[in-house]
Amino acid sequence: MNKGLKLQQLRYVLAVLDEGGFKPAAKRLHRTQPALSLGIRELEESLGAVLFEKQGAGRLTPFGEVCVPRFRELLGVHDRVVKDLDDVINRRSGRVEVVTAPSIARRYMPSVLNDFLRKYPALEIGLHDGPADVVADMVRTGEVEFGVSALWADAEDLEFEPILEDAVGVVCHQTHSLADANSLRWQDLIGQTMIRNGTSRLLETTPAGELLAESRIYISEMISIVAMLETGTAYTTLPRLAFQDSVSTLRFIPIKSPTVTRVIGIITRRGVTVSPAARTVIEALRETITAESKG
Amino acid sequence: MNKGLKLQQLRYVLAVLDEGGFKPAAKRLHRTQPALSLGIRELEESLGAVLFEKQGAGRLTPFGEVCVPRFRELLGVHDRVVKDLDDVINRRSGRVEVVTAPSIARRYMPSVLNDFLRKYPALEIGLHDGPADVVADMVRTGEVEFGVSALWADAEDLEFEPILEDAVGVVCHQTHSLADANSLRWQDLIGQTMIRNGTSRLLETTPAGELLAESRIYISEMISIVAMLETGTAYTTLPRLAFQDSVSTLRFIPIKSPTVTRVIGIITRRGVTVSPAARTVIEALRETITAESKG
DNA sequence: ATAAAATAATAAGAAAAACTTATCAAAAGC
DNA sequence: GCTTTTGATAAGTTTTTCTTATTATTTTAT
Repeated sequence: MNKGLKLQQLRYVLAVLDEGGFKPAAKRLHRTQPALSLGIRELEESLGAVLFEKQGAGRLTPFGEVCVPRFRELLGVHDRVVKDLDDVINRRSGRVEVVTAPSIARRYMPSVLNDFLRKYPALEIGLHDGPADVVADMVRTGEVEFGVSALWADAEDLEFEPILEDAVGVVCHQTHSLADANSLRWQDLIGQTMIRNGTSRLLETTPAGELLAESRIYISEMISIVAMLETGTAYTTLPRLAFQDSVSTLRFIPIKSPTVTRVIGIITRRGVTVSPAARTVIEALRETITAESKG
Repeated sequence: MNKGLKLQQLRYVLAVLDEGGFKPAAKRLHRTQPALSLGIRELEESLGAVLFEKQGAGRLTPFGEVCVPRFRELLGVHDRVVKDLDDVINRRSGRVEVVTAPSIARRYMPSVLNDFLRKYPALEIGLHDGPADVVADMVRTGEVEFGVSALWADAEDLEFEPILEDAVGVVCHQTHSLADANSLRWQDLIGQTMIRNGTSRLLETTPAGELLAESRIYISEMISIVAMLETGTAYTTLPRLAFQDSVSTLRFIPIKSPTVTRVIGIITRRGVTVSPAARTVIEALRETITAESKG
């Protein structure tokens, strides 16, 4: 027995059964009658047994009776697999895991998610957030398909595609001496008590870098920073998007000269194509950002 | 998306994964590397999505990860179907339903069944018995694959293949006046009380036919016939094989002139190929009969 | 029963598919 | 950097699959 069934030949057999003869079956499959005749004959030879009786319209041999349910099963599985994959490609099924910086998660993702859930009712999404290094790691391990955040060190194994620039400014309590300025130069900050935070290293390569050297306080958690700022005795610097997480008694004053921006982008594993569903999320995010920056 | 996966292309994909590259995969499948390259590319085009990353040894895209388990499933089903059918053809699986005349069931089938069960440990057999008309009907309806018995009227829809001749003789009690003869002519039976039975019509077309006209008793069941015969007042005629069912106080005397035989054969539906397993049973029966008629 | 119609098998050649050898481009390893 | 490895591409060959044409067989209708 020659291994390896050909799905098409199995379809020929089922068509002959369903239609009750070679001619109508051939018509249904858009083939000629000899095509089925030869195809089925070849199948019979590869099996080593006859499927149809010599005479009479498409009557099966006992062996044929044994075969047909299995042929149906195999073709059924095939058709289901084709449909499943088609659903994945056409975004009627699937799940996307995403990680973003907290600022992105709060500022843009709710709108992206709503769009996405409405457009693709069958797709699922998992949204995580965390600081830039966690974002990078989750992308690296494949835990998520892509991340959205700044990328500090450009890693060999990651791909970075900018989507958004986020300007750094001074954040302080409304009672602070800097609070009423419309904009600031770095010189204006000399002598003030500065709190460093996770985003402070954005200033390292700028003229404002020397302020960092003088700063004696580092706080990593936003809530603790806010608590400290509310005493009115210190200021910190934050990208504008990150500031939006804080409270209304604080002020954000842009720093001109130097203008420092944090570049936020899509982070993916280098050389890994994202799934169709993930691509959809990325595009939705892009559109949302474009729309919001205009409005 | 172009429907219709080709199983071979799916095997290409799995081979590349298993072997970690196109070249070793091609080697395993006895193909060249461009064959796999082209085949997988065609599959990707038919799916409308890429399966393997452009660079690096056979790493899958997220879509590829979705595909592979389904490819494995489909190929798994295929391979199981092939194996199942192979088992059927090579008689490692299957079930045969047979119906025979009671005489055959008792005289030959036990030995046939033992042979069969020993030679094909995985095959199942169902043995039924009944009179010739029941045998014919069970074959006709497809309840059994074949029958073994005499065939009275040769029906258009049944095929009859003789395997055995069974001579008719007189059966009577040991005390009956005919009991001690070595052989009888039909004239010897004139004036004796004859019991007709289901096999009596074998005599209809012979000189002994007129005995039937005179007979005033018809009994269908063997047990009742025996009870009547044991009174010693009557005789009946039976084919030798049928006689073997009865008891030791009875005698069987062959009738010479005319020699009447019941022809027993394999009865199948015309134009229906019997299954490989059934063919095996038929051959075993043939062999058994040949062996026993010699021994 | 015989003729007519329908159905499947066969033959021969055409079209399509799958594979091969040869070659090239890109990466990975030294 | 150069060499080696790996997959892609090109062109041509073999194999498979299909079609048209024809024949054999069976069924249906007269």
